[in-house]
Amino acid sequence: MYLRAQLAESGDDVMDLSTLNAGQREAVCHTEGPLLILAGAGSGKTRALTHRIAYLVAEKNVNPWNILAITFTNKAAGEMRERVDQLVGFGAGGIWVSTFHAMCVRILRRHGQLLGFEGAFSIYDTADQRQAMKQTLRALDIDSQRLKERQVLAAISSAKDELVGPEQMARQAADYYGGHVAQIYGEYQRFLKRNNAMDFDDLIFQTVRLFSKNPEVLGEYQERFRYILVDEYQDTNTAQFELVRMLADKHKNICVVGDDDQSIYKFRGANIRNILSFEDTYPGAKVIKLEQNYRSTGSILDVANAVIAHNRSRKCKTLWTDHAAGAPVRYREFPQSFDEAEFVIRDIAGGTRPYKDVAVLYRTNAQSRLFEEKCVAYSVPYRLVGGVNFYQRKEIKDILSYLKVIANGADDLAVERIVNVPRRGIGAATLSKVRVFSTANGYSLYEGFRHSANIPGIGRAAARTEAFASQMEAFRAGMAGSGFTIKGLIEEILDKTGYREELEEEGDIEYAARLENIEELVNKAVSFEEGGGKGDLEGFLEEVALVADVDRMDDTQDQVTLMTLHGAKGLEFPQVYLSGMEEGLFPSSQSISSGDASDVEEERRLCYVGITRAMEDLTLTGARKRLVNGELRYSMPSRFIGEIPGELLEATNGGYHMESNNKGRMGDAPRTETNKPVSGESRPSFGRLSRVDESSSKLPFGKSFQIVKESNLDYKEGDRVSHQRFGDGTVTEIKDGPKDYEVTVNFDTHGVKKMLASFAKLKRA
DNA sequence: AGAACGTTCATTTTT
DNA sequence: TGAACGTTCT
Repeated sequence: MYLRAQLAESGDDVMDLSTLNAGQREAVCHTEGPLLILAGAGSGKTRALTHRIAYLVAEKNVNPWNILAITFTNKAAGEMRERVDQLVGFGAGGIWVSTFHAMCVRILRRHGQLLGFEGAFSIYDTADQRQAMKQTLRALDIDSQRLKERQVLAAISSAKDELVGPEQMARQAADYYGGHVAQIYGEYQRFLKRNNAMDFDDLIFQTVRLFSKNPEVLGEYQERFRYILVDEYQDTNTAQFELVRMLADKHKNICVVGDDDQSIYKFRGANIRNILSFEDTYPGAKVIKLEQNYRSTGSILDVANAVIAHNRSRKCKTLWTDHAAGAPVRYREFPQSFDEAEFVIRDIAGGTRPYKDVAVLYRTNAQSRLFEEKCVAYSVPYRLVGGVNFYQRKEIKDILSYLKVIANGADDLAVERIVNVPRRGIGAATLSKVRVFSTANGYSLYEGFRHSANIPGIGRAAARTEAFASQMEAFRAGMAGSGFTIKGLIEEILDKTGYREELEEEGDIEYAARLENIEELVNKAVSFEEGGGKGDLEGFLEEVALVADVDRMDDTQDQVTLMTLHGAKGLEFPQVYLSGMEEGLFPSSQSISSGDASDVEEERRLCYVGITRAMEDLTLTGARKRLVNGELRYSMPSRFIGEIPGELLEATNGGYHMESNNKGRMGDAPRTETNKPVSGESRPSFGRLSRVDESSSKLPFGKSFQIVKESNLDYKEGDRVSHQRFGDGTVTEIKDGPKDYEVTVNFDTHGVKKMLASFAKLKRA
């Protein structure tokens, strides 16, 4: 086979495995039958996985077409794809490297009609789900309280994760409430079906249903996927577990990689038992442990091992390294969260590392604020990961709704969203008439609009509803017929509907930002089409629906990374600050009071994940007081601190001292120079305050946008600045707005203007 | 239709 | 504390 020949050229006839350690090599060569690779943090599992794939192709003559590799994130899939391509060379394209969800969509697009879905079904995100639920509750005449809506959706989501359908839920319902939820669940599913839509959980659930009901379809995929690899197996939920089991049932060449100690998504339905009982599910399974860590120093690993050792339910595993001990792990306590942030950011600012080598991790997003403020105060550039998804922005959802309507006319939610955006004089009254008419005739809303001339009492609004329908028809025709590109289609929508015009007229402060976001969407479409998906609207929508926002980090800029512990999984940084080490925050009070010891264990795993992100320097910090939900909360140091033997921590004095084994009693020791608050006037002036949603055209196709804020301008309030259109002026205010920093400038010739820092492009005059 | 006010509610969130 | 939503008022 040519692949083999190609590899052979690089040396002898046997693939070079000398760069692997014994465990990795074993994992690569044990190709037949079930295999569990327990891969500790930083133990080179991706290396093992990619080499295994290459080995299958090059040494075992396995057709790439017969290999399936499943990951959870696009980022992981992308990395694996890249490395496999490098190792395997030509032919690697035949290997399916995909996320669970993307794989399921691909299967469902082909066979969805067996379940009563059309190929172009819409994929509903959380916001869409809420809308759908709202309407479902309304239809059932249940008054929808926000809480209830979310609760019901959560119940449905876990049911789907557990492969429980509405009927089964009804059967199992223990009480009136449960039966009620089951009823709503059924109605919600009918709503989705009518809209030819699936939510995220459905993608997996429906694929399993498809396979159960159609053994011949399953058989086709079983035959094809002779070798299956699953990454992050500890994070699989029941539905994913079952899906994998089905696919692997014939050949049983199933290799899963995971680390039970890094299972941190139980709240999303992940079932740690899937990995713990792998050997029961697959009798005769081979188990390989990868325990050598290549990432961290000895000190950091000691701390990680000490903490995780306190968990009861785990596969015994101890990471080791031949790296030197390195710098001791530091622990610092502060009187207030304010001081903690101050210390961390000053420590970073005064350090010698490039900012991009540093990460500040925290348990909850709310904690990010203080760090942001301090970054601004000390002019430390930072990137905040998390927050609002690019695709949830109003203007993006609007445009995508147009595309959805064009691709899938049954999607009533999308129609409702755009029918009067921009304003077409189709208000609530008209819409409701069309809705009643559509329901009565078994039409989708969109079809209702197309026949709206027949609606009694619609009066003069008919002209508008018909105009809307024919405009949509025109878009469709353009798309179906003469090969509009997606970019062309979006431009067409912006122009012909007057969307762009309305944006311009509103002239609001966010106008430029919105337009810029739409630009990004267009860029996204262009790169999608360059990737070969020309005019494939469904493909594009799918791409967009399945992308999360923490997918890819732009690490080209020199910025400190701020993110949650969850967000940090799978990443590594030379220097890490693990903040908020306080009882009640981390571990969270919910996990402590739930009465389920496994909840605290999950928090402990999260702590372990955080610690093992660090390569060289690790600092743990905590505060005695902090503002939580508007009230001041006092807390003890996290029990995780107490679980680290005192001699492993360098706790000299960030104001307190640690008494070993005394859960770090907080004393009133004097504060040292390093965490002394800076007085008002010595505080550096606001540096540049731009908060940019960085994203980008530069990112490879399939990668997502990322929420980023930056800070490195050079003007502050009172400064003279110049704008390329408005000329010179004086900055009167700099305010932290919802999207970006808002700068108010009093221009000499153009009066007072409020503008977004990132788009104003102001220069110091 | 949109501003202005009031109410409620708060972990984590790979898709 | 503050955001995100719903309601009411203009």
